[in-house]
Amino acid sequence: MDIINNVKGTHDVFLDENNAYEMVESMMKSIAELYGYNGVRPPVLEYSQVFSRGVGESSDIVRKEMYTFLDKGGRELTLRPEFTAGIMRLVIQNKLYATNELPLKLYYNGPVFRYERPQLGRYRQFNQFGVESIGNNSPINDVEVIVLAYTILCSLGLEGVTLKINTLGDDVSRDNYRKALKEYFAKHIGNMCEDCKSRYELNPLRILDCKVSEDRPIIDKAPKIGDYLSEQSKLRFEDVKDALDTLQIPYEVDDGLVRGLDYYSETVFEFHYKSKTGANYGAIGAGGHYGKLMQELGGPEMPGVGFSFGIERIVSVLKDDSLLEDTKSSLDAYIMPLGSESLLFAEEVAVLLRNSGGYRVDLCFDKTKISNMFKRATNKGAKFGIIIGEDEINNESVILKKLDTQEQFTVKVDDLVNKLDELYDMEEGNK
RNA sequence: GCGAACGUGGUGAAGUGGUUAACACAUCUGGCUGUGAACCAGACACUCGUGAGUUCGAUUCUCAUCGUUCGCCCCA
Repeated sequence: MDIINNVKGTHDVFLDENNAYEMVESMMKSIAELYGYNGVRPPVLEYSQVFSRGVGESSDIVRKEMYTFLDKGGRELTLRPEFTAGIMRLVIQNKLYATNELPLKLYYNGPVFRYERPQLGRYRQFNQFGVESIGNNSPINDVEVIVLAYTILCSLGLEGVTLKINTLGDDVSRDNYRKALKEYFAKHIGNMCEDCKSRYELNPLRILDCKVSEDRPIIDKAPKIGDYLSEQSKLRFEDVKDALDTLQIPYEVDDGLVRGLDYYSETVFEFHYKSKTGANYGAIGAGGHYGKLMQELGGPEMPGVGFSFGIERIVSVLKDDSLLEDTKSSLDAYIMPLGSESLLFAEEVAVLLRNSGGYRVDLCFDKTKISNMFKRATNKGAKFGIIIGEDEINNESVILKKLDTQEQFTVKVDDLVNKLDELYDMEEGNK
């Protein structure tokens, strides 16, 4: 095994791509804060049961995708495959629900782990940003979460995002619907694919997700959730749609949308986006309402709603559509010392500009010809070049050159910060 | 987990059963001992993913393995 290889399904992030991640994450964070959310950082490790009970035994994630192991103390632990269950555990354990300020609004950001076959936009370790709004059952709260997610995607510059929504109904609706599906598929299941056969046993709702074309005609004629919704769930979904209309959020109702995590009920949604390259990343974000998750994990009866974004997919889509131009690294000034005698003086000037002036400054440590240093300055996105040689050291001055216009000034070191301030002000004035 | 394609330098990539592995960009050195270009002359693949096999000889053929990409499945 070659240790100079990253683990399958993981990836390194650096340089410009790292800037893109930082930009995306800080955009998401600041918009979540606009909506009144606070950050939480649950641990990566949880007892496996948090997920098997939270996410659900019948979900693929729990059945075959978790990184589960025994630690040296014999505890059965799992690297989180998603955040929601762990956050519910955090909320219950720390009694964050014991407040009169519900809903609790929490956002999170960090890596999650799923043992899947890697593919375009799909990793075994990837990053999710998401929110949970816990303790309020209003359909308007569902909608607010959707609006937040939609706002984030728009702010990142994505146009033409498709929002798909559906309702899974409450417990009564789901039980009735499940029964109806079982009854319907009982006659056909013999002719359907192997996956559907196991779904039939575990969770017949999942059959609706089947993509095998031979199965489609049977599935298309299957009972629809709409016909089994309780009055209450029906009204709730109407309220959700009305609120989205009022807030002018475009959406499509997709009654085949069921989601792969067992805790969802009532409203569920997904965001899809086709980048210009036509690459298919699947959903770039998804979420929904969950009615019983808190209780399931031993907390109080309290509903919640949340979503999560796949950071990798969003960064890829932004890159495909060239929406990352302004995330390139840049410098205010690049210092070019001529000859090794100038290096210490150059460092002094750099420290002065950075600490007193607040400018982003780098300098050339290599002894190389000046034409090379200019090239490096440009490559690093520097606005100014600063040349320091023997004459400058003797005069306590530097040559300051604006790289785009090629204007050039000889400036005393003591005046350098002021001069840069002045030049930046002038530029502001010109705009 | 199933099916398929691919894996040559920092990058994009040609190529052949036989020993100098094209070409281009980038980088570096010198021509030009203090100003970003152009030009000229040079440099740059310790294992052609890794391991084994066939062969007098393999980067080229075979197998395995790892990885990437695509479809299925699933999901963010």
